[in-house]
Amino acid sequence: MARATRRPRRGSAVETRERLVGAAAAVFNRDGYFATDSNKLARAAGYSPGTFYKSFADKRALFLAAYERWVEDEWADVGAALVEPRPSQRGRSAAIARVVLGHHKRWAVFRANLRALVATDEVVRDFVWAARAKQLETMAELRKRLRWPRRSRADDWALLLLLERVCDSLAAGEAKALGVSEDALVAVLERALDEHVRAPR
Amino acid sequence: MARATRRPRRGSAVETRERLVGAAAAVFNRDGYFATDSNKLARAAGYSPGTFYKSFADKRALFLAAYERWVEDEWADVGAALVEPRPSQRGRSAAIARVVLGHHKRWAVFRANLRALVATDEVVRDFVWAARAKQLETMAELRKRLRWPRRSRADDWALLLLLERVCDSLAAGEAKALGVSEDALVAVLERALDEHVRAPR
Amino acid sequence: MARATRRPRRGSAVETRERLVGAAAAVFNRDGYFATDSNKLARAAGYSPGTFYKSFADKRALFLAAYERWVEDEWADVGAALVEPRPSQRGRSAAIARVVLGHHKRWAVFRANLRALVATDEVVRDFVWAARAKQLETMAELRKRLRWPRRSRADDWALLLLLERVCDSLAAGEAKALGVSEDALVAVLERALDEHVRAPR
Amino acid sequence: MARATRRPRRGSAVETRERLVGAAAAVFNRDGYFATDSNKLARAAGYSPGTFYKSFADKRALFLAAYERWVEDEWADVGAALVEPRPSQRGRSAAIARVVLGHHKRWAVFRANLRALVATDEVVRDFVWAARAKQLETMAELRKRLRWPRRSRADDWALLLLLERVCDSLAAGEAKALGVSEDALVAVLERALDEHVRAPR
DNA sequence: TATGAATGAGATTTCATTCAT
DNA sequence: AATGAATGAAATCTCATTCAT
Repeated sequence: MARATRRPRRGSAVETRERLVGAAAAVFNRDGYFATDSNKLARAAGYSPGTFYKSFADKRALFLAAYERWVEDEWADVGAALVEPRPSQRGRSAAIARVVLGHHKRWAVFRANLRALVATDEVVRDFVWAARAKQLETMAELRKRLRWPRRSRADDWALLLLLERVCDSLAAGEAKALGVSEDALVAVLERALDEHVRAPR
Repeated sequence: MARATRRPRRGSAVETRERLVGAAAAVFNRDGYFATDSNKLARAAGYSPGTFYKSFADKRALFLAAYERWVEDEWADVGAALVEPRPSQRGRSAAIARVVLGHHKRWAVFRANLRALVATDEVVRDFVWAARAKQLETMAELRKRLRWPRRSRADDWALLLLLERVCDSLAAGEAKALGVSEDALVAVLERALDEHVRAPR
Repeated sequence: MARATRRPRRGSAVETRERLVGAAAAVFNRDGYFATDSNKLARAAGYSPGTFYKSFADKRALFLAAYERWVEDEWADVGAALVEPRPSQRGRSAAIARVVLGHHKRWAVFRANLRALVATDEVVRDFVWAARAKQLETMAELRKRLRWPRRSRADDWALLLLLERVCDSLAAGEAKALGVSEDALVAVLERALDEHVRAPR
Repeated sequence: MARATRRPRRGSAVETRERLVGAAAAVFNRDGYFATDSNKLARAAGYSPGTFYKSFADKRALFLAAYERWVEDEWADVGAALVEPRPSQRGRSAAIARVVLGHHKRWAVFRANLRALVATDEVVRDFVWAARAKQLETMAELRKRLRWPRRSRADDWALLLLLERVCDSLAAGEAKALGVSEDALVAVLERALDEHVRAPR
């Protein structure tokens, strides 16, 4: 059941919006997108059904807002892992793999539903793809700044896909259910990351 | 709207089931799981609403039946690509990558919805994971039979995830939208497959 | 689930009818009228749905046939208790109370559903009332034959209602649930029967 | 068809509930439980289908609420008959018999369906039995307060059953159909009530 | 006589959305 | 800005009944 954060009652439109996004992220990550309705989301933020529609056109719009926030959070964490001084590149790769995995684990249900929607809903798909394009650009910039070796866009993309899919698999418990050890899989990721940022191919 | 295949009226329960599965696979792949309902699925197979429930408990059960068939089809094709004589191992890897990609493309919407359900629905998740476990076993057997080098279960699994995720990305048009060329990505897959079946790591 | 008596396959219309009635009585008494559908009744007798409609217009018609048989059975038992030689009238009253109670207990669910239908369905009501009228006549004849004292039709009727309602209450477990002992209630019935057949009022 | 009381539109949840209960009692008593559905019940109270489920989980829940109200009403009337000063005890017994009979007549169809449900539905059975237990307690208290002679719980219970069954029989027209006069039956009830509250047995 | 797949009307239930307060 | 009762279209599911075999 939706747990209501206590009584907001009157506030700026922006505050209302923020509260709705925060509560929705939590509810989506707990109950899933399809098991949630707009009334529940409003109640979870301490509002009544009608209020929801003052801030968002529908459930999907709120979901996208929550996604946006999620991406910002993840990049903040990954960025921190990138700039933090490390004794070795391998150590850095490991740190990144762990940060991404941690994020995926914390938001396993949310991410699973994100995938569901990307697969299903054109609007969500376009929104997420735009965010992805930005990610690729960021990666290219990063490479320059950190003087990583040249890699094709396809290589970058394949690495991101592998990272994402493996983390999701671990976060969902899928790997465990198949008898694949987490450490071994993380090691695979580290190696892939490491090869990606090391000299030649 | 679902177009009805001609009226079947009278037939064995098995035939009815098969028709429902066939029609449903097409509808799921065209309209998506969440945009269909049991009535439409029945009509698409040329039946009336009630008939649906004679063969399946609900929409999900029919979806799982369609998935089962899909897996069988894919493995049949992959198996064919594996046994077909090839001049080189690289050629074989390329053939497999192409077969899998072709399958994912042909069933892009269906697969997208599958992911959505795996992410969302516990029953579907368990069903699909069981199929995955079988896939891993098959892979291990294959390795023995084809005298591929030893690889850890984690390596096998990571390869399958990469293959799946990249093919889904291509099938959905995601890669294209991000300016990543299909050929380059397929080349990445070929290389990964190739390294996987070649001697040392 | 309906337990099918084994394969009848071809038989006279009368045999089919009898088998349906017998199976239906058992199913009604186990699952209740409203939780049973005509398909289930047919299957319980070892037939397919269509066969049902060859013998009965609908579920209600079959129920009435089962009721008819039930009444005959009960009167046969009560009749036996009446003619069996007894040392005392009190002993006879006790025997009758016990026989009726036994019947009600054995057919508790069936009787409960009978009541439901009498209350709800005009056709059933008329049918059952006709059977009741016959019961009252039989009672009047019995009185003559056994030289019981004169009683008004209203007295007879009230006695039957008390007997019926108390037995149903006991059979349903209602009395027990209310902390009323079965023996005490049966004693009340015995006394009522006894007073009814003894001299003056 | 259920006739809608004028459109309520807007009101407290409690008012809505009360309107639904009131309208449902009337519909149940006119058309019967099994001949109505939740949509009709909502419409009968002037609401649309969805509103029903805001106040009640299902048709049965609404029925139980209507039953609860019915019990309260009956006891209010019986209580009034009990405290009203009467020249004789016999007169009081007659008054009670008449009050109960009146209630049963006014709610004949409702009561008939109640019996049906008690016989059929476990939840209804438990609910009604609980109400019955309270009735028995009240009766015991009443005895003390009015200084009626000691009677066993079984005697109390048998009296209630007789009262109930005879009134239902009269209300349903069963007695009439069997050629038993109403006055004679009521006289039987009066006598039974009277004996119950008079000195020895 | 018997079969059982197929029917489809209709009952149950949900939920995004509105709007009077 | 916020409320929450009310809406009603639409999806899910059942079951008495038919009819081609």
